[in-house]
Amino acid sequence: MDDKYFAKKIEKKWQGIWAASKAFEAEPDPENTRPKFYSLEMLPYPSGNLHMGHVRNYSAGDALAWYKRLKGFNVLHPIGWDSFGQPAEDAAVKRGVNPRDWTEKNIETMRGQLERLGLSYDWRRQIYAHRPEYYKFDQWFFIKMYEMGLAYKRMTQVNWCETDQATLSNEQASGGLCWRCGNPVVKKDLEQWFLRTTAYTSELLEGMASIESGWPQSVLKRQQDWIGRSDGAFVDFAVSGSDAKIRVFTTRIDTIFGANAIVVAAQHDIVEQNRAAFSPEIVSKIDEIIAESQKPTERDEVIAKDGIDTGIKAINPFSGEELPVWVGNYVMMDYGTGAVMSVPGHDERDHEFAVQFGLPIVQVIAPLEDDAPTLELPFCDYGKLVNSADWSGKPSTDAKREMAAFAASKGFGEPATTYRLRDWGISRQRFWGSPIPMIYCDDCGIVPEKFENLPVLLPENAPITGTGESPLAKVPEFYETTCPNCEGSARRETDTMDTFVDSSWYYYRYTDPTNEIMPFDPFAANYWAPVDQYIGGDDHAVMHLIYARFWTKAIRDMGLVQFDEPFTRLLTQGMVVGETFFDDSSGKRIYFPPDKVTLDRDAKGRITSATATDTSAALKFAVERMSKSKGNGVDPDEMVEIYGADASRLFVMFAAPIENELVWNEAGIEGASRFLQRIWRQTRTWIDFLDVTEAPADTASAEARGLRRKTHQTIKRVGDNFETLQFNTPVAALMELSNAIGDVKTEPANADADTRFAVREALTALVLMLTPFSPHVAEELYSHLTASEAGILASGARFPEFNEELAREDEIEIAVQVNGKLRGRIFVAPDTAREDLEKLALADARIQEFLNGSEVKKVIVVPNRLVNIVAAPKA
RNA sequence: GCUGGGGUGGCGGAAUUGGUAGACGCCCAGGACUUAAAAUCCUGUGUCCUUAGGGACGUACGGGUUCGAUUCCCGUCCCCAGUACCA
Repeated sequence: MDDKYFAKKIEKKWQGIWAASKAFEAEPDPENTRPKFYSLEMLPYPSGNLHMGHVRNYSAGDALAWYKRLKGFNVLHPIGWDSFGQPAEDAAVKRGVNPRDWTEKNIETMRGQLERLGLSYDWRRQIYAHRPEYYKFDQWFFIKMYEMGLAYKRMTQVNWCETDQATLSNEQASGGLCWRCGNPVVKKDLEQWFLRTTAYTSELLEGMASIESGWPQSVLKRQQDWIGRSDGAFVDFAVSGSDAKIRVFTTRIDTIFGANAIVVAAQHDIVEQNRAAFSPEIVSKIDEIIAESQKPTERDEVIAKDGIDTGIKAINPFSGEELPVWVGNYVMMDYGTGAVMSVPGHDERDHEFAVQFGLPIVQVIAPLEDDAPTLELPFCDYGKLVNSADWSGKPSTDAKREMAAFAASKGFGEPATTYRLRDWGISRQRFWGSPIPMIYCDDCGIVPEKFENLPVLLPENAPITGTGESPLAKVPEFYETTCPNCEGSARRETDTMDTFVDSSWYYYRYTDPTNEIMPFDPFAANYWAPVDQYIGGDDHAVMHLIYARFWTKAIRDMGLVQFDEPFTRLLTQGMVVGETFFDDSSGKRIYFPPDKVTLDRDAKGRITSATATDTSAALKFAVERMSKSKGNGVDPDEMVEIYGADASRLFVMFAAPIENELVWNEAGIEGASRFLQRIWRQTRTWIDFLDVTEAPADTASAEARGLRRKTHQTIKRVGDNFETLQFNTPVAALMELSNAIGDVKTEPANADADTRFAVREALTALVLMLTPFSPHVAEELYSHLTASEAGILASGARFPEFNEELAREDEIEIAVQVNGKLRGRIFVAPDTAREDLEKLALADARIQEFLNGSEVKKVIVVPNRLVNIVAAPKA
């Protein structure tokens, strides 16, 4: 074995051996002799280069995959490419490159980077979303969903990002901002294909119970909020002098006697129907409100209330009172029924509206406690009803239930639940996506393409302008077709699918990646899936993760899978961020790379000022997600070149808990590198003296016994940490074990059998437990320890077995406190009896000194932990 | 505003059910080896006080419960994330 650790040499060597021995190629094991484990990381978009966020994500997934293999699981660990999407088209617009060539080239680069990291993927299962073999099944699923009524088309207001010139789904425009570029989104009228996510609304909500224990609560919470269940009632208000009714949704039917108006959205049907009868003044106000609603809004912008009385009257079915019908800009057409009853006494928005327009405000709820003399409205809590005819005196909670039931019995309403979740708009006026496989025929209408004609292939070329029109609409060879039904001439749909379609089911394709007839063989999918552990960023909480859950429920109903949830456990890793320096005096941020910046730091190492080295201009600074364009990116290739893949991976795992944000700090990686070199040296030092393979009889020296104890304690710790998905603490434990090996003072040549066995056991365990983090060096050291180059997996090695007996301390330290303050320590055998601990503590000389002149009131003994003596000065 | 999650040395971070706060690593300082340096090894490293032994303080801040609180409860401040007229 080499005297020194040469990362590059052994990394290349073992990557070769793994590939040749097909070490990570997994196949189903129908006999179930080994339990399966599906370890999955979110697939990357092939942007051109791997960044540190990827390294962190994949290092964690790989560590888990290795751990499970060493634990005897049959592990599926695949990777692929989310290779449809906008950057390829942007590159086409900016640089005139072909999106396909650009994408393929990026994939090649990034695959090389992944390989150099030595990640244990089953590369045979790699999927490429942009290749016809894959997107054929996007289309296959689309048609299946169309047949099931889960895909439909309608005119709608879509979210439109001016910056990206792109349509966005509601999820992608959450918060009114584009998920990709962060700019505000406007509304635009477009015909749009939808997938009926709302068919599974309640299941998406309730299904969370079954994955609750394995998902971060923050993600569950966000999905829950996004689905937005709201329990209340519908109430129909009859329109005076007409048969029409206005249905409102309210969660506070108990406040209905306080309604002063009905307020409807500007787009509401009642407005549309009566438009002709409105005065020009009313019409122009309505149009103004509609126009305003389509404009983008800034994040913290408070929109002033606006509205107008339409002159229409509606009857409150509970009180018989006639109420004016207003149009209000604060009522949204796409929530509830697009109409609300305005109760200014008990709703803040209605109150503001009523004050602004001089509408009457009535109190109909009083606090349950009578001691509130003057009540300031609006009062929005539950209480008891007042001024509400026969209902007065009832508590809100009872009234809510009873009044909804009453409305139902009288036929003017019913209890109701509404949701915020909307259907998923998937039409994109884009080239680089899967064509929607639908055909428009003048005679037959909308007709799906025949399954045998799939895939509907993207043309080689299309005029990509980035102006928001569908490029495919300019390619007659593409859209000119014949109707599958009547064979007359017909036109293809020229929009493509949202690329989130690809990522909604790719993890099933991994289970059977070359199937040409089906998206996957249900047997394979049901063997491997659901995914046992999914790892990725939490920025996909309400996009990808909700679509994938929807997709799973839909394909379950197609009979393809037999479970309800795709990801049993989810781990969200934090971003990797770095310091950035920029000048924004021009209104746009111009970033400076760190080597072009001069810094002042305070005593705590925090930056106090930054100036451009060349121009001495003052710069602003921040901590932002790493990226090349911001100049704070660390190139994984460079890091691997300098320190090796093993040290790089070890460091990203050790640096911080996986779910934390990681502020990049170059210095720390040296520590990881040093640690690997130390293990190498320790192995090198002992390698010729490790011939004792059987534990000698119990004549062990204290030193040997101590090392074995540390070894087995470490096995326990590391195993426990993996089970709870902690990746930083097991590395610390391995470092401690290595330190313990270093503490063996006996020279190898002089070591007795006990010590040689103990060191052998410690080194072997250390190396095996290191494998998930730094597999190459672990393989190399293991090959020397076992004198075999077969490889850890091929030789059937397993995660070391924990022996409780060996891990037990033979002497433990017990803290002795006086009045809760640490005053001394005693050393005893484990499980020493309470009485003995108390006696020993009280007898301790130092403790005696402290107790001098005091009276012992009480002694608390915690076995194996501490003794606390409660004492007070003698009276 | 609302809803989550946080606040521990110079830094990243450890700490079973409440039981010795600061594991491990980084940085820094001193020493050994070396002609010298690198590498390596050893020692120290929360703050303050003390000649020493040791002592006082210390997990954002203020209270509380407890023999004992980083951990539980109440209040305050700050940070991060999500979200925003959701009726």
